Amino acid sequence: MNTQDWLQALRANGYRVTEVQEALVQVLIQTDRPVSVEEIWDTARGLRPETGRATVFRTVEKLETLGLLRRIHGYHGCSRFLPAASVAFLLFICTVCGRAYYLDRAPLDELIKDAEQQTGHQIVESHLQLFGTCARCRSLK
Amino acid sequence: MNTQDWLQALRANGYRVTEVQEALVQVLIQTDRPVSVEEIWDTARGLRPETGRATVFRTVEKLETLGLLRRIHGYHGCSRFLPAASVAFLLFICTVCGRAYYLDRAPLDELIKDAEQQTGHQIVESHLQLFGTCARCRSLK
DNA sequence: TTCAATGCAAATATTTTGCAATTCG
DNA sequence: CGAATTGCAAAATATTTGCATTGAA
Repeated sequence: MNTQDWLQALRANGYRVTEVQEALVQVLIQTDRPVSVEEIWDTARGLRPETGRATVFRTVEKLETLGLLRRIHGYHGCSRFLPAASVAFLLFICTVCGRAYYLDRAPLDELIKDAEQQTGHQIVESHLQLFGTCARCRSLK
Repeated sequence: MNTQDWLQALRANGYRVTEVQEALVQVLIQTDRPVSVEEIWDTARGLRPETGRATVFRTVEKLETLGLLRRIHGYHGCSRFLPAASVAFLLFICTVCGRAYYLDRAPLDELIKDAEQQTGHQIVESHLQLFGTCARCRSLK
């Protein structure tokens, strides 16, 4: 997934690709830690000073709806975002350095399937986040 | 876990057990759906009209810290709460009726242990929520 | 040329805080 | 009694919205 893919996805869903959105996508696509609207706004204004705060909110919402951005819960509140990885899903966030790691989603799918069978519930959506110290930070200690 | 256990836990942690908190605990302990501060406040004022909104925020925070209450993410925002079940952990919420179900946490612990081994990260905290249609709502369709 | 998207400011939540009055231990 | 807790109101945050203007298709 790169900038062009995201812009393409916007077009494909009937949105116009504007200058601001391009700047915002550039900012978002390459972050490896959860970023807040305020941070996104700050960085974006480096690329394009006239960018408005409300536009960041509106764009982030769009991208979240399209499944390109993912909202992170329980890490400095619930208003930070990460690019969504489609294959990998299970998410680990290091509370020391803030880096996000995507893990294999197969074990989670397995767990969900089992839970469905045992309970009779139909599971449509899942949200898993793991927190701790990443391998890198552990070795630096 | 009942009202007395919660009040006991408050005492044990150096808090005073006041009239408001007692009312709030009563409200919280028996809900089977995620409740918002506003809802808690409304219900609590039924029991005790002079209850203030800020006290609800403060009490909820205390109870969350003590691990008695759990914040639910991604269901009508991120500001609803449920009593935390200590043994069961994995959480399923029905998006039709709003009921919360606690599932066996063993499979999640297993998944976490595997992930730790495969990645070298140390996982300290986990957050899993599942959404969908519960068995009861499926049968009513 | 048209209408979606923007920027700004104002309007809305939402949550936190200061403080005098209250109440638990 | 003394300190923690409360209720209220005000303050601080966070997010959404209205609207005139801009700009992508």
